[in-house]
Amino acid sequence: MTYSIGEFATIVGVNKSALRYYEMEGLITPLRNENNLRVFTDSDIGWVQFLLHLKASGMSMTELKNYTEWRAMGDKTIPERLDLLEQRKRLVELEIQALQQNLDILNRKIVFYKDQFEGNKYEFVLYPKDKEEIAKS
Amino acid sequence: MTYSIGEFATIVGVNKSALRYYEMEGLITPLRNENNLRVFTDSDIGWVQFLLHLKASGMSMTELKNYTEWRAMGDKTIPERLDLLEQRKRLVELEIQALQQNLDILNRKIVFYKDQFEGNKYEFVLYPKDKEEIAKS
DNA sequence: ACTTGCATTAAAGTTAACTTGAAGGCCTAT
DNA sequence: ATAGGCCTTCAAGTTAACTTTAATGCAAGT
Repeated sequence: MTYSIGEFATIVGVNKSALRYYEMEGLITPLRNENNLRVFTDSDIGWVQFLLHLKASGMSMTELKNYTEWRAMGDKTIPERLDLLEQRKRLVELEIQALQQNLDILNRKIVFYKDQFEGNKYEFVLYPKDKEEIAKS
Repeated sequence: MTYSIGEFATIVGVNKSALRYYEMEGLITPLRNENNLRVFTDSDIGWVQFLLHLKASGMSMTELKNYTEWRAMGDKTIPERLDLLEQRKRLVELEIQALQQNLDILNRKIVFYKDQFEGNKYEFVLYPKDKEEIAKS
């Protein structure tokens, strides 16, 4: 099965212009048909999806380019690719930790504000300003 | 205790120019001394550090500005601040989840490459290309 | 033949959040 | 009094990763 750039863009969820940009940067190398239109294949889907995961894990365009070049050079560059992946793994682990700490701080502030709100409500219930209201109730 | 912009920048770990930018955006309102120099106080430290946590949790300048304005308006805006914090909390939780999934994918690829590397080593040991080597050994 | 809808390239524009640069002022030590 | 080191404002520059625009072309349907 093959796909036009528009079809492929829909499948992988990436803007057509972004795909052209990725080609320009060497991340993908779609074939061309007799009219010079890009032709994408099923195996491109897997590759782009993997690239998107690397990207979502924080890799820069430069790193993605390196990885792609190494991949094109064959198995002898597996150590380089492993290094890059392991480095990224460590960075993602650190980022997750940092986010969790920030989440803690958000939670503490949320609890603080809620306590304050509950405190207000409670005070309102126990000590309404107009004491006549209590007498009437 | 009070601090010049340079001292304060060192304390909170933020570029002086960024602090000026934050003031321009209304996130901080340092006093000025008789020579028009900014004067920061200890309470500014806590506030900026909190802002930095919000920022590190992914809040945009616009959101930080909203939060800051609400804070300046007093307790009646606590619900708005709570909404913003809880929304951010949900987003951070989602981002942590996404990062963990990407970490899984990194790990799978790392294992895959390592297996391949081990596989090569193993094959080399078991089936050296030159069978004469075995005879000699 | 003409419109519609897809594609092409190359170049310029966008965005956020700063950062840098230029031109200058005030204070202190030599 | 001059040099160094801090500060000031305002404007312009930076960066990555696209996105948009302009000018064009091919091909299928009416």
